[in-house]
Amino acid sequence: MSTATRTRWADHALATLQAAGYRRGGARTVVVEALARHDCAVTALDLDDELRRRKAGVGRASIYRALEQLEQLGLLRRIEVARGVAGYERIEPDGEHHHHAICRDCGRMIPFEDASLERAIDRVSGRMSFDAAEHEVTIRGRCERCAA
Amino acid sequence: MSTATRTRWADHALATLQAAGYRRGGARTVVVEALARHDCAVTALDLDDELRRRKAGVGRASIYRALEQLEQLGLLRRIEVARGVAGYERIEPDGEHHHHAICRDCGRMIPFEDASLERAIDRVSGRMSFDAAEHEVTIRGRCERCAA
DNA sequence: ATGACTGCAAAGCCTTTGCACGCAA
DNA sequence: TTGCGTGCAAAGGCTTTGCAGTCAT
Repeated sequence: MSTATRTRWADHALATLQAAGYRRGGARTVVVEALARHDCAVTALDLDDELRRRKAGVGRASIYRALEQLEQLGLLRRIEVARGVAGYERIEPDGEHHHHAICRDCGRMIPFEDASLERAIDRVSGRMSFDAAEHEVTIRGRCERCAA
Repeated sequence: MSTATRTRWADHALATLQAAGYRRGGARTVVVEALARHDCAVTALDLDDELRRRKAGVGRASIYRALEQLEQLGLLRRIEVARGVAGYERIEPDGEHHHHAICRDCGRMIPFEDASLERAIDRVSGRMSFDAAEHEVTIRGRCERCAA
């Protein structure tokens, strides 16, 4: 994941927000920039900790609000990273994305991608009377470390 | 999904619980029998409503405790059916299972299954240094009704 | 008799909402 | 100036836990 890709997403996100009629507020922009620095799912509380450490002066509520708006606009994908905890990941304009294997013992997330898996999902989606916008695949089990 | 399949799961579940050292308590058995009647994901609160209507005399806490024990024993698969809401589905001993398309407008769940998708997931799992036990695929978008 | 099991109520935890103030447009 | 955007604190909603009584073994 290159720096250019991250910047591209941030620019794309800010432009989309503006086009949707959102004002260029301070908190939301800070959240977008923070998301641009992560390549795998982050939770709202992760961002809250991070921004607090950076003394960004962004309230927790604003983080949740920004995440929801970004998700609605198709800029973020929301996945469950732990029981009742949501994680958010950038949706790249070019469609590039990965899925996750999550360790049920330590919670570690291992990202993976596979073209034939994507093709299989596309084929299934195409056969259904359903307007598919996103999809997610989660493999659960034990990671290398915990299985030992 | 045949009645035989449901009964088979219930028997298998009760036997597994007993083998794991659990006592044949009343509440847990009622939860197992309730789960046997559902072919797609049900939430803890759904079960609570259902059992209350049937005057089963099972407390909400016992439902949550039973669901967690059954999940730990590999008898149930836990999936997220709405923001922060968990749904549970039987894991059939023969491995038969389906996945879900979930409408982001009305929340409807449309089950689907696809052999080539399963093969693709198995191939990916096999290549990873990860002890894969379960997997889930979720397609999100708009259902036929809401897309219109 | 012993310790698991259960129901009730209270507590937890992530997330959302109400409200008054501040700031973009 | 208008009303969207924000931070803080309080409220919500699902889930988990503490506890004392009950029941399986």
